[in-house]
Amino acid sequence: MKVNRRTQAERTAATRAALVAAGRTLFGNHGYAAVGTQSIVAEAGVTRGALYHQFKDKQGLFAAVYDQVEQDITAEIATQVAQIGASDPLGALKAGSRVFLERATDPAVHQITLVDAPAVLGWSEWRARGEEFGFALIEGILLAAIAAGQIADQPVRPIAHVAIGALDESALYVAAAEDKAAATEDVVAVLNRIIDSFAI
Amino acid sequence: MKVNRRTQAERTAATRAALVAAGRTLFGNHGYAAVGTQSIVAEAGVTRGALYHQFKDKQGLFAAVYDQVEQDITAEIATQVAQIGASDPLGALKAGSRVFLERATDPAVHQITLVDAPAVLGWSEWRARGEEFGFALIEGILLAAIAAGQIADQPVRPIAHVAIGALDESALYVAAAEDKAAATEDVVAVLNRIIDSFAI
DNA sequence: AGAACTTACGAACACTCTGTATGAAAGTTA
DNA sequence: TAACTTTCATACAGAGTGTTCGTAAGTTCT
Repeated sequence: MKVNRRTQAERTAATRAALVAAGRTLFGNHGYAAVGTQSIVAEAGVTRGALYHQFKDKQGLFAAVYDQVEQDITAEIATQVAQIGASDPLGALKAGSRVFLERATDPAVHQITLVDAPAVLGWSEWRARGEEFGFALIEGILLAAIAAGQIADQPVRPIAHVAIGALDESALYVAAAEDKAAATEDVVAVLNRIIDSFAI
Repeated sequence: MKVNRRTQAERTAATRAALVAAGRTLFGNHGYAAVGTQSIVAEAGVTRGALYHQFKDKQGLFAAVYDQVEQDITAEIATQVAQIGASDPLGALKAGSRVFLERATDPAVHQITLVDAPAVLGWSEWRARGEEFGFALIEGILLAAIAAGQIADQPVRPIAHVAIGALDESALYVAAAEDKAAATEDVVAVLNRIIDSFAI
């Protein structure tokens, strides 16, 4: 028989996935502070007991949601970047920036990763987690650009931080604009110009 | 006689000032969410009744704190910028950036204006309030640079947004670094290079 | 397979915190 | 001095987080 016999790993995976998915939509649409744990578990179809068993607290769930969102958009950008390849790292940086801007137009994405995450996780924790995602991507591209002789050999961390800051703010600017297409072109022009300024 | 006779305006000004000062230190040191209204009124030497009479809610107090902090650092930067004057707007932009980085090293400043404000006020409200402060400053400098023929005639809003983003993130990067002086020099080098790239 | 054990979950409780309501005190106006 | 408004203090109601404790589901050992 064993009609509904699921292994423990399957159970945990299912409930965690349901909770993360629910948190993603709710946090993304209303912001972290405006969403109660009750709404989350209702959306996920579980109880608060399950939530607090799987995650330390509300912040823990948010961290999991954040990781998932970052994972998604970073993977998407990475594939775009990979198509251009190591032949033209700065070109890949431009292309990746555009993809990021387009993806970050999604309210859920920028509300979670750009607005709430720094306040909820704390800035340093936010950046520490970002290390493995967009940060690693940009630093990798910069190093490739150095190796390819496109930019001068120099420390990439400060540049990466400035770049991330410019990109994040640009994304929010585009997301808030009425004419998103025009806003995208405006900031892409500025960003490309800055990128070009680093070329040897 | 009239030992302690204060006018109504004086009373409101005093309690509001006390509340804003208390909120500034507490929000700045522990973050918005970690500070209860009870702690604030205790620090300010008033009761919660006074708080909720003077401000709509906790967010209202935070908004007042935010405005005050922005007011302070913007004024400081503006005087620095004014010393260089309209003769060299791009030079003034560089100088202003450095002052901003140094001031934003103060944990209270960046916790309030950069980490909590977007999440508490919402991004668009945050930016709307920022319009009259740092934003107006940068746009004014850019317009002056155009007038002085230092940069090409172009829309300044997208540039200002990218610049603000780069500056904000740079400030947080410096604030989190162990060797703040070295980190400052690193990002200043990057920022100055970017600024120069806009020169005609 | 059955017993002992561990993991996942459900329901109820305790606590904290925000915002409001109501009344008193201080100040203003006539 | 009296009527009125503003400022503040206290008490209360409601919402929400995290914990506790019991139960069910799954795993391991013999």
